[in-house]
Amino acid sequence: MAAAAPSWVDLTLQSLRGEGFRNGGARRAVVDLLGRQECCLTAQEMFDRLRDEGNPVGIASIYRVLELLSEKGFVQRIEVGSGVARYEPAHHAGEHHHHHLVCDRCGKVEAFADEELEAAIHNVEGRTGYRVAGHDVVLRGACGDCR
Amino acid sequence: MAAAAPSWVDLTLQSLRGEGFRNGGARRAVVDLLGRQECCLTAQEMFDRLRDEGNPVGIASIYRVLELLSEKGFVQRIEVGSGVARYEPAHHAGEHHHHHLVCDRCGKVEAFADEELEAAIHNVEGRTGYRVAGHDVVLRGACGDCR
DNA sequence: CCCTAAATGGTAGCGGCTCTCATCTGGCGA
DNA sequence: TCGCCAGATGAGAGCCGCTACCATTTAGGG
Ligand SMILES: [Mn+2]
Ligand SMILES: [Mn+2]
Ligand SMILES: [Zn+2]
Ligand SMILES: [Zn+2]
Repeated sequence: MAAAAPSWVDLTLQSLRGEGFRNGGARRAVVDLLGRQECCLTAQEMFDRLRDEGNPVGIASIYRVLELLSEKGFVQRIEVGSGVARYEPAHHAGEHHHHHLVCDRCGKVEAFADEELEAAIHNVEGRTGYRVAGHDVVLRGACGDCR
Repeated sequence: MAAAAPSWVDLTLQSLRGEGFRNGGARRAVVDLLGRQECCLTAQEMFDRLRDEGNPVGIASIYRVLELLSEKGFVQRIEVGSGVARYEPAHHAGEHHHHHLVCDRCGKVEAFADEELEAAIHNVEGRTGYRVAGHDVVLRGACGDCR
Protein backbone atom coordinates (compact mmCIF):
# COMPACT_ATOMS: atom_id res chain seq x y z
CA MET A 1 0.00 0.00 0.00
CA ALA A 2 1.03 3.63 -0.52
CA ALA A 3 2.37 5.65 2.40
CA ALA A 4 -0.28 7.79 4.06
CA ALA A 5 -0.32 11.33 2.67
CA PRO A 6 1.14 13.77 5.21
CA SER A 7 -1.52 15.73 7.06
CA TRP A 8 -2.00 19.41 6.30
CA VAL A 9 -0.52 20.21 9.72
CA ASP A 10 2.66 18.20 9.12
CA LEU A 11 3.03 19.38 5.55
CA THR A 12 2.69 23.00 6.62
CA LEU A 13 5.14 22.87 9.52
CA GLN A 14 7.69 20.82 7.61
CA SER A 15 7.54 23.09 4.57
CA LEU A 16 8.16 26.12 6.75
CA ARG A 17 11.02 24.33 8.46
CA GLY A 18 12.47 23.59 5.03
CA GLU A 19 12.44 27.32 4.25
CA GLY A 20 14.38 28.10 7.41
CA PHE A 21 11.54 29.22 9.67
CA ARG A 22 11.67 28.07 13.28
CA ASN A 23 8.13 27.02 14.26
CA GLY A 24 7.91 28.19 17.85
CA GLY A 25 5.06 27.35 20.19
CA ALA A 26 2.66 29.98 18.87
CA ARG A 27 2.95 28.90 15.27
CA ARG A 28 2.63 25.23 16.13
CA ALA A 29 -0.47 25.92 18.22
CA VAL A 30 -2.20 27.93 15.50
CA VAL A 31 -1.38 25.43 12.75
CA ASP A 32 -2.54 22.55 14.94
CA LEU A 33 -5.82 24.34 15.72
CA LEU A 34 -6.46 25.11 12.05
CA GLY A 35 -5.79 21.48 11.20
CA ARG A 36 -8.66 20.43 13.46
CA GLN A 37 -11.26 22.72 11.80
CA GLU A 38 -13.88 21.88 9.22
CA CYS A 39 -14.39 25.49 8.15
CA CYS A 40 -13.11 29.00 8.69
CA LEU A 41 -12.29 30.71 12.00
CA THR A 42 -11.59 34.35 12.89
CA ALA A 43 -8.35 35.37 14.62
CA GLN A 44 -10.31 36.21 17.77
CA GLU A 45 -11.97 32.78 17.76
CA MET A 46 -8.52 31.21 17.56
CA PHE A 47 -7.30 33.36 20.43
CA ASP A 48 -10.26 32.33 22.61
CA ARG A 49 -10.05 28.62 21.78
CA LEU A 50 -6.33 28.40 22.41
CA ARG A 51 -6.73 30.17 25.73
CA ASP A 52 -9.60 27.85 26.71
CA GLU A 53 -7.49 24.83 25.79
CA GLY A 54 -4.82 26.01 28.24
CA ASN A 55 -2.39 26.97 25.48
CA PRO A 56 -2.72 30.76 25.27
CA VAL A 57 -1.12 32.55 22.31
CA GLY A 58 -0.80 36.32 21.92
CA ILE A 59 -3.19 37.89 19.45
CA ALA A 60 -0.26 39.56 17.68
CA SER A 61 1.34 36.16 17.15
CA ILE A 62 -1.91 34.76 15.79
CA TYR A 63 -2.11 37.54 13.19
CA ARG A 64 1.57 37.07 12.36
CA VAL A 65 1.18 33.34 11.87
CA LEU A 66 -1.91 33.84 9.72
CA GLU A 67 -0.13 36.39 7.57
CA LEU A 68 2.78 34.01 6.97
CA LEU A 69 0.50 31.06 6.25
CA SER A 70 -1.52 33.21 3.83
CA GLU A 71 1.56 34.43 2.03
CA LYS A 72 2.86 30.89 1.62
CA GLY A 73 -0.54 29.65 0.47
CA PHE A 74 -1.20 27.29 3.40
CA VAL A 75 -4.33 29.10 4.52
CA GLN A 76 -7.08 30.86 2.65
CA ARG A 77 -8.24 34.21 3.94
CA ILE A 78 -11.98 34.68 3.50
CA GLU A 79 -14.04 37.86 3.78
CA VAL A 80 -17.75 37.30 4.11
CA GLY A 81 -18.84 40.89 4.47
CA SER A 82 -18.94 41.40 8.22
CA GLY A 83 -15.65 43.27 8.38
CA VAL A 84 -13.86 40.37 10.05
CA ALA A 85 -11.41 38.13 8.20
CA ARG A 86 -11.72 34.35 8.46
CA TYR A 87 -9.08 31.75 7.79
CA GLU A 88 -9.02 28.06 6.94
CA PRO A 89 -6.55 25.50 5.60
CA ALA A 90 -6.19 26.00 1.84
CA HIS A 91 -7.10 23.04 -0.31
CA HIS A 92 -6.66 24.28 -3.85
CA ALA A 93 -8.37 21.22 -5.23
CA GLY A 94 -9.61 17.86 -4.04
CA GLU A 95 -12.07 16.70 -1.47
CA HIS A 96 -11.69 19.51 1.05
CA HIS A 97 -11.90 22.46 -1.33
CA HIS A 98 -15.12 24.39 -0.83
CA HIS A 99 -16.77 27.81 -0.78
CA HIS A 100 -19.16 29.64 1.52
CA LEU A 101 -22.78 30.52 2.04
CA VAL A 102 -23.41 33.42 4.40
CA CYS A 103 -26.67 34.39 6.06
CA ASP A 104 -27.11 38.17 5.70
CA ARG A 105 -29.23 38.26 8.80
CA CYS A 106 -27.64 36.04 11.47
CA GLY A 107 -24.15 35.85 10.01
CA LYS A 108 -23.97 32.05 9.92
CA VAL A 109 -21.33 30.67 7.57
CA GLU A 110 -21.69 27.28 5.89
CA ALA A 111 -19.63 25.46 3.31
CA PHE A 112 -20.58 24.04 -0.07
CA ALA A 113 -18.67 22.41 -2.90
CA ASP A 114 -19.49 22.10 -6.59
CA GLU A 115 -17.44 20.61 -9.38
CA GLU A 116 -19.22 22.40 -12.22
CA LEU A 117 -18.50 25.74 -10.54
CA GLU A 118 -14.83 24.84 -10.12
CA ALA A 119 -14.57 23.92 -13.78
CA ALA A 120 -16.16 27.22 -14.84
CA ILE A 121 -13.75 29.18 -12.64
CA HIS A 122 -10.81 27.25 -14.02
CA ASN A 123 -11.91 28.14 -17.55
CA VAL A 124 -12.11 31.82 -16.67
CA GLU A 125 -8.68 31.87 -15.06
CA GLY A 126 -6.94 31.04 -18.31
CA ARG A 127 -8.36 34.08 -20.06
CA THR A 128 -7.53 36.78 -17.50
CA GLY A 129 -3.91 37.73 -18.12
CA TYR A 130 -3.31 37.27 -14.40
CA ARG A 131 -1.36 34.46 -12.81
CA VAL A 132 -4.35 33.42 -10.71
CA ALA A 133 -3.38 32.08 -7.30
CA GLY A 134 -6.80 31.37 -5.86
CA HIS A 135 -10.45 32.25 -5.81
CA ASP A 136 -13.34 32.85 -3.46
CA VAL A 137 -17.02 32.39 -4.06
CA VAL A 138 -19.52 33.70 -1.52
CA LEU A 139 -23.26 33.19 -1.84
CA ARG A 140 -25.28 35.59 0.30
CA GLY A 141 -28.85 35.14 1.41
CA ALA A 142 -31.19 34.05 4.15
CA CYS A 143 -30.58 30.72 5.86
CA GLY A 144 -33.36 28.24 6.64
CA ASP A 145 -33.82 29.64 10.14
CA CYS A 146 -33.96 33.29 9.02
CA ARG A 147 -35.95 33.26 5.79
CA MET B 1 -39.79 51.57 -30.61
CA ALA B 2 -39.83 50.67 -26.93
CA ALA B 3 -39.35 53.41 -24.32
CA ALA B 4 -35.75 53.69 -23.11
CA ALA B 5 -35.14 51.68 -19.94
CA PRO B 6 -34.77 54.02 -16.95
CA SER B 7 -31.18 54.49 -15.89
CA TRP B 8 -29.93 52.84 -12.71
CA VAL B 9 -29.71 56.29 -11.10
CA ASP B 10 -33.32 57.18 -11.90
CA LEU B 11 -34.63 53.74 -11.01
CA THR B 12 -32.84 53.85 -7.67
CA LEU B 13 -33.95 57.34 -6.66
CA GLN B 14 -37.53 56.82 -7.83
CA SER B 15 -37.84 53.47 -6.06
CA LEU B 16 -36.68 55.03 -2.80
CA ARG B 17 -39.09 57.94 -3.32
CA GLY B 18 -41.85 55.37 -3.80
CA GLU B 19 -41.01 53.84 -0.42
CA GLY B 20 -41.33 57.21 1.30
CA PHE B 21 -37.68 58.17 1.54
CA ARG B 22 -36.82 61.81 0.84
CA ASN B 23 -33.61 61.80 -1.25
CA GLY B 24 -31.71 64.77 0.09
CA GLY B 25 -28.61 66.21 -1.50
CA ALA B 26 -26.18 63.69 -0.05
CA ARG B 27 -28.09 60.68 -1.28
CA ARG B 28 -28.61 62.15 -4.74
CA ALA B 29 -24.89 62.96 -5.01
CA VAL B 30 -23.78 59.46 -4.00
CA VAL B 31 -26.27 57.71 -6.29
CA ASP B 32 -25.31 59.98 -9.16
CA LEU B 33 -21.60 59.29 -8.60
CA LEU B 34 -22.16 55.53 -8.45
CA GLY B 35 -24.18 55.75 -11.67
CA ARG B 36 -21.13 57.14 -13.45
CA GLN B 37 -18.78 54.30 -12.41
CA GLU B 38 -17.69 51.26 -14.36
CA CYS B 39 -16.54 49.34 -11.31
CA CYS B 40 -16.41 49.50 -7.53
CA LEU B 41 -15.38 52.45 -5.33
CA THR B 42 -14.57 52.71 -1.62
CA ALA B 43 -16.46 55.11 0.65
CA GLN B 44 -13.33 57.22 1.02
CA GLU B 45 -12.90 57.43 -2.75
CA MET B 46 -16.48 58.67 -3.01
CA PHE B 47 -15.84 61.25 -0.29
CA ASP B 48 -12.75 62.53 -2.12
CA ARG B 49 -14.33 62.63 -5.58
CA LEU B 50 -17.43 64.44 -4.40
CA ARG B 51 -15.32 67.00 -2.57
CA ASP B 52 -13.13 67.47 -5.65
CA GLU B 53 -16.23 67.94 -7.81
CA GLY B 54 -17.30 70.79 -5.53
CA ASN B 55 -20.18 68.82 -4.03
CA PRO B 56 -18.85 67.72 -0.64
CA VAL B 57 -20.82 65.12 1.31
CA GLY B 58 -20.12 64.07 4.90
CA ILE B 59 -18.44 60.70 5.31
CA ALA B 60 -21.18 59.65 7.71
CA SER B 61 -23.80 60.37 5.06
CA ILE B 62 -21.87 58.38 2.49
CA TYR B 63 -21.83 55.32 4.74
CA ARG B 64 -25.51 55.81 5.55
CA VAL B 65 -26.48 56.03 1.89
CA LEU B 66 -24.41 52.96 1.06
CA GLU B 67 -26.02 51.00 3.88
CA LEU B 68 -29.50 51.87 2.63
CA LEU B 69 -28.65 51.10 -0.99
CA SER B 70 -27.12 47.77 0.07
CA GLU B 71 -30.15 46.83 2.14
CA LYS B 72 -32.49 47.61 -0.73
CA GLY B 73 -30.31 45.74 -3.20
CA PHE B 74 -29.35 48.74 -5.35
CA VAL B 75 -25.64 48.39 -4.68
CA GLN B 76 -23.40 45.42 -4.19
CA ARG B 77 -20.88 45.52 -1.39
CA ILE B 78 -17.61 43.84 -2.33
CA GLU B 79 -14.72 42.77 -0.12
CA VAL B 80 -11.54 42.01 -1.95
CA GLY B 81 -9.33 41.24 1.01
CA SER B 82 -7.72 44.56 1.82
CA GLY B 83 -10.01 45.31 4.76
CA VAL B 84 -11.84 48.07 2.88
CA ALA B 85 -15.35 47.62 1.51
CA ARG B 86 -16.10 48.58 -2.08
CA TYR B 87 -19.46 49.34 -3.62
CA GLU B 88 -20.92 49.37 -7.10
CA PRO B 89 -24.36 49.46 -8.72
CA ALA B 90 -25.94 46.01 -8.48
CA HIS B 91 -26.81 44.34 -11.75
CA HIS B 92 -28.11 40.93 -10.75
CA ALA B 93 -28.03 39.76 -14.34
CA GLY B 94 -27.55 41.19 -17.78
CA GLU B 95 -24.80 43.06 -19.54
CA HIS B 96 -23.36 44.92 -16.54
CA HIS B 97 -23.14 42.00 -14.11
CA HIS B 98 -19.53 41.07 -13.45
CA HIS B 99 -17.03 39.86 -10.87
CA HIS B 100 -13.53 40.87 -9.80
CA LEU B 101 -9.88 40.06 -10.25
CA VAL B 102 -7.60 41.42 -7.55
CA CYS B 103 -3.83 41.75 -7.67
CA ASP B 104 -2.41 40.46 -4.36
CA ARG B 105 0.59 42.67 -4.74
CA CYS B 106 -0.51 46.10 -5.96
CA GLY B 107 -4.18 45.88 -5.01
CA LYS B 108 -5.51 46.67 -8.48
CA VAL B 109 -9.12 45.58 -9.03
CA GLU B 110 -10.43 44.66 -12.47
CA ALA B 111 -13.75 43.30 -13.67
CA PHE B 112 -14.55 40.19 -15.66
CA ALA B 113 -17.77 38.51 -16.76
CA ASP B 114 -18.48 34.90 -17.73
CA GLU B 115 -21.76 33.28 -18.64
CA GLU B 116 -20.66 29.71 -17.91
CA LEU B 117 -19.68 30.77 -14.39
CA GLU B 118 -23.02 32.48 -13.84
CA ALA B 119 -24.85 29.36 -14.98
CA ALA B 120 -22.84 27.16 -12.60
CA ILE B 121 -23.56 29.49 -9.69
CA HIS B 122 -27.25 29.53 -10.55
CA ASN B 123 -27.28 25.74 -10.47
CA VAL B 124 -25.65 25.68 -7.04
CA GLU B 125 -28.09 28.20 -5.60
CA GLY B 126 -31.04 25.89 -6.06
CA ARG B 127 -29.49 23.17 -3.93
CA THR B 128 -28.47 25.21 -0.90
CA GLY B 129 -31.59 25.55 1.24
CA TYR B 130 -30.89 29.27 1.40
CA ARG B 131 -32.91 31.96 -0.32
CA VAL B 132 -29.84 33.23 -2.16
CA ALA B 133 -29.89 37.00 -2.72
CA GLY B 134 -26.56 37.44 -4.46
CA HIS B 135 -23.07 36.17 -4.95
CA ASP B 136 -19.48 37.34 -5.21
CA VAL B 137 -16.59 35.76 -7.02
CA VAL B 138 -13.06 37.06 -6.48
CA LEU B 139 -10.04 35.73 -8.34
CA ARG B 140 -6.77 36.57 -6.63
CA GLY B 141 -3.36 36.61 -8.21
CA ALA B 142 -0.64 38.69 -9.79
CA CYS B 143 -1.56 41.17 -12.50
CA GLY B 144 0.40 41.57 -15.71
CA ASP B 145 2.51 44.38 -14.22
CA CYS B 146 3.34 42.50 -11.02
CA ARG B 147 3.92 38.92 -12.09
C1' DC C 1 -45.28 79.30 3.13
C1' DC C 2 -45.02 76.20 7.47
C1' DC C 3 -44.38 72.30 9.86
C1' DT C 4 -42.38 68.03 10.95
C1' DA C 5 -40.12 63.94 10.22
C1' DA C 6 -36.36 62.57 7.54
C1' DA C 7 -31.76 63.60 6.18
C1' DT C 8 -27.33 65.48 6.97
C1' DG C 9 -22.57 66.12 8.83
C1' DG C 10 -19.14 66.85 12.53
C1' DT C 11 -17.07 64.20 15.80
C1' DA C 12 -16.40 60.88 19.45
C1' DG C 13 -15.94 56.11 20.04
C1' DC C 14 -15.43 51.16 18.81
C1' DG C 15 -13.06 47.16 17.16
C1' DG C 16 -10.15 44.69 14.09
C1' DC C 17 -5.72 44.76 12.85
C1' DT C 18 -0.72 46.32 12.69
C1' DC C 19 3.57 48.14 14.66
C1' DT C 20 7.04 48.44 18.09
C1' DC C 21 10.09 46.75 21.20
C1' DA C 22 11.66 44.11 25.12
C1' DT C 23 12.02 39.32 26.09
C1' DC C 24 12.30 34.50 25.00
C1' DT C 25 13.74 30.29 22.57
C1' DG C 26 14.64 26.76 18.73
C1' DG C 27 18.13 24.65 16.97
C1' DC C 28 22.83 24.96 15.12
C1' DG C 29 27.79 25.08 15.80
C1' DA C 30 31.52 24.48 18.90
C1' DT D 1 26.04 19.14 26.01
C1' DC D 2 25.97 24.00 26.10
C1' DG D 3 26.05 28.83 24.62
C1' DC D 4 24.80 31.81 21.12
C1' DC D 5 21.77 34.62 18.48
C1' DA D 6 18.55 35.26 14.67
C1' DG D 7 14.07 34.35 14.53
C1' DA D 8 9.80 34.05 17.30
C1' DT D 9 6.77 35.71 20.77
C1' DG D 10 3.52 38.77 23.38
C1' DA D 11 2.01 43.11 25.73
C1' DG D 12 0.49 47.30 24.58
C1' DA D 13 0.23 51.56 21.83
C1' DG D 14 -1.48 53.27 17.64
C1' DC D 15 -3.91 53.27 13.14
C1' DC D 16 -7.88 53.33 10.41
C1' DG D 17 -12.33 51.94 8.58
C1' DC D 18 -16.61 52.25 10.18
C1' DT D 19 -20.60 53.34 13.41
C1' DA D 20 -23.11 55.99 16.96
C1' DC D 21 -24.67 60.15 18.54
C1' DC D 22 -26.85 64.48 18.32
C1' DA D 23 -27.46 69.22 16.93
C1' DT D 24 -28.77 71.35 12.72
C1' DT D 25 -30.73 71.51 8.08
C1' DT D 26 -34.08 70.43 4.64
C1' DA D 27 -37.53 67.86 1.61
C1' DG D 28 -41.92 68.01 0.46
C1' DG D 29 -46.93 67.30 1.89
C1' DG D 30 -50.60 70.12 3.53
MN1 LIG E 1 -13.29 26.77 -5.81
MN1 LIG F 1 -22.25 36.51 -11.05
ZN1 LIG G 1 -29.39 32.96 9.39
ZN1 LIG H 1 -0.62 44.26 -9.60
